[in-house]
Amino acid sequence: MVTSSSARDRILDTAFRLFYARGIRAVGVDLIIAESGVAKATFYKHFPAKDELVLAYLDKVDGIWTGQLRAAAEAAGPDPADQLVGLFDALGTACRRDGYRGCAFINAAAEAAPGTPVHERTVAHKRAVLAWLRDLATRAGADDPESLARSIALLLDGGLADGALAADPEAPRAAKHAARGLVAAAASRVA
Amino acid sequence: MVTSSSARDRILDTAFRLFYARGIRAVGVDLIIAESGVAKATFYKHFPAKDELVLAYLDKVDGIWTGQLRAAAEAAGPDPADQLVGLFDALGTACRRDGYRGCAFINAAAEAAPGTPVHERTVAHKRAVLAWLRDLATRAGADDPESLARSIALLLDGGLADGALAADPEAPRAAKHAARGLVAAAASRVA
DNA sequence: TTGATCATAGACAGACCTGTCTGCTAGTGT
DNA sequence: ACACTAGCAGACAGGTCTGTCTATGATCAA
Repeated sequence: MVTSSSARDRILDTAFRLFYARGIRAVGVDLIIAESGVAKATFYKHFPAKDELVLAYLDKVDGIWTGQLRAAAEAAGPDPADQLVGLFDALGTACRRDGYRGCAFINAAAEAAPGTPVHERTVAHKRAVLAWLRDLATRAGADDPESLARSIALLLDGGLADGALAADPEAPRAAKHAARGLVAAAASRVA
Repeated sequence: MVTSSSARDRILDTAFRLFYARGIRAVGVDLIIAESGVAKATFYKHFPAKDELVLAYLDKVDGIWTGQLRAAAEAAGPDPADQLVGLFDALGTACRRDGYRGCAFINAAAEAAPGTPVHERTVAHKRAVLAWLRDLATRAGADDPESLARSIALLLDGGLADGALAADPEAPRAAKHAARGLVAAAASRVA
């Protein structure tokens, strides 16, 4: 099974690029098939329906984005309070990347009807991120970890959304700055 | 010209409802025509292309949402600092509304390619809101009005995005709480 | 050699999309 | 009475969408 996974990977890589750049509905399977150099039958063998490719796409994005988020957090040092601030460096890096078009999950949710598997997948992602933030806030010794985690999540998602609109290139820095203030306030109440 | 505006209004009202509920690409002009009880020729007379209807839809949303935002701010009293916090009540009200599906502009931007009139329209909206927040922050006597305005905008857009994902029903309250903290911090530096 | 498996190439069906066009009806101002 | 305007009804063209199908070539194991 050497070449068998190759076709699947080519499809998924192409879908990743096109879905993110143009939107899910705007990209037809025909285009993905053409750009990935794969036969139609092969496509439908690996992904019996377009929606399953969309789910695989979201899984891929989840893995990448979560990894960047954790890496940025850990780069800030061992202190969970520092990590809650440092993770915003991942936002800054993402926004500066060429062709940045915001959060793939927020975008996918905008196109999918509530209740559909695709929409549920985006909800699951946001919940997982929030759980991670809650853990960090708890270990940071925040007075109200739940509230702090939610606030950080709001700043993060706001930064992702605003970056997509390109309305404010300074958004990531403002988000990090605000996060620092919130973390300090939550910690000072304890100290 | 009594009935003449009626057809146009019916089209726009139907589009407003359907575009927001299902997404712009997911709604075809045929459906809008059928649900608004209008002839196809009449539709294309008022809106020569679908994109023009989309722009009219965004204008309508802009008027409504901006109005709600300002009303919520003014309900908090005459102090600009209070208004910066009070405006989040509009977010709470919106999120509780049945069929809430997030910010129409963020959703529209997710479907439109950057550079298109529709995308530009969303950017203009966010810029207008940011300018309003900047004015409020300045009049509130904040140390760094630009930074405070951006932070408030991030919390607002984050709340809109998260509410759409329905991942966190408490998001509006958390956003208001965080905003109160940021406003207090920015003001205390002056006092 | 032969059969199984995986790939490619592309025709095809059936639905839906935007936008144009032709007829027809009804009210309105002159 | 007559022209004008606004609207309704729906056929039509040309394109795109998802998904199925047939036919063919390449690889590899028995």
